[in-house]
Amino acid sequence: MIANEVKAELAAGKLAEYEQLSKIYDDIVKQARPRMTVEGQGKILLALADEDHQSQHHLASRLAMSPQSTSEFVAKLAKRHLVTLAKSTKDRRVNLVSLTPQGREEIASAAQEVPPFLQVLTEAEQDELYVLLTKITNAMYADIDAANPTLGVKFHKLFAGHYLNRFKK
Amino acid sequence: MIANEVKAELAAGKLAEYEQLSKIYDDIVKQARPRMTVEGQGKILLALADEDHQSQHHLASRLAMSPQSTSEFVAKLAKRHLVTLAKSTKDRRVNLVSLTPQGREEIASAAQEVPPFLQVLTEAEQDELYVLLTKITNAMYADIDAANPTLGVKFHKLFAGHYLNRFKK
DNA sequence: CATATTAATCAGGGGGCCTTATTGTATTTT
DNA sequence: AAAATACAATAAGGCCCCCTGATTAATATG
Repeated sequence: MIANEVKAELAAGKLAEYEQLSKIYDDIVKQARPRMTVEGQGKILLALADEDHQSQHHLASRLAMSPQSTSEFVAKLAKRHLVTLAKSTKDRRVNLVSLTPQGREEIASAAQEVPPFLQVLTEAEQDELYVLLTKITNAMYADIDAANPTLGVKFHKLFAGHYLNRFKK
Repeated sequence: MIANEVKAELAAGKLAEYEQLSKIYDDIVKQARPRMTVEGQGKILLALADEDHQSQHHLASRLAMSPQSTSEFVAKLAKRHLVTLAKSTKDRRVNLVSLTPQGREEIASAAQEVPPFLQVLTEAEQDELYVLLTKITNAMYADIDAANPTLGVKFHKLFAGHYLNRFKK
């Protein structure tokens, strides 16, 4: 059991190292804008990618953020022309949020192009990695869902939809 | 080559999915303070872990941040009692930054405890994952180093030292 | 000694995420 | 129609990261 514990720790450490390193990598090597993240504006884009034309209230409850924050982020996205606002005809209080083509592009481009460092793995290794990570992410989804049933499933759907759409075409 | 490309994309996507998901995981499941990150104050702690008693100027150039930012972050760390400041006796302009015991503890605790989701992997799989990620991070270090020779090596040393120290004891 | 140069700080600003409180407007309930 | 409720926007504030510009204090140079 000791041995197992060490292996688990090593793996955990590497995973953490990878996470931190990937930030630095983006910074220094790609010299790129911080990728779309899963908070704030990015969270909203992701939710819209899953289901367009949502009301702010709908977004807020779905993403577990306050309506005020939602309003702020939507406004910022609108300013960046990634999103448009239109009052609902049925209920003129609600403001429907919709993705613009640029918004869709932003999301698509955030679906990573393959980073060059993955090329150091053989095809078989890439496969292995995919399998291992899938086990891990599935376990994470389960934990998230257990902790917050109303959110877990939704994020799963969000991510699954996001990262799989590319292969449907 | 097509097949390989798809496998690489799948792996890349999963990696990205894992990264995003781990933020949500921390948020929802661990309900924890955002872990120490590799920017701002965290970056400085990490640099000090690698080499203590550095001047702010040294830190700034090493971490590629402005002296003003460095000053700001150091002040914040001092306020949190993670770091102390002491004027150099050789040159009374320079302010040597040193870790406090609490500062060391902060860094140590940021070295992840093993997250439960890793337990879904068998011992052999944890091993595999470690090996694969090591290949990847090594490739990243090389890329980072190529892009910025003065920084790459240092970050490597930073991380390597950080994540390996636990196993030296 | 007077004049750079250097280390660090102060002042101010921009953008990000996120919160609570307040207000306006539209719709439902009574 | 009046009152309660719901959607959204606005204001203000907190904390984070990070920058430029100007300033102080100490040291090095002419």
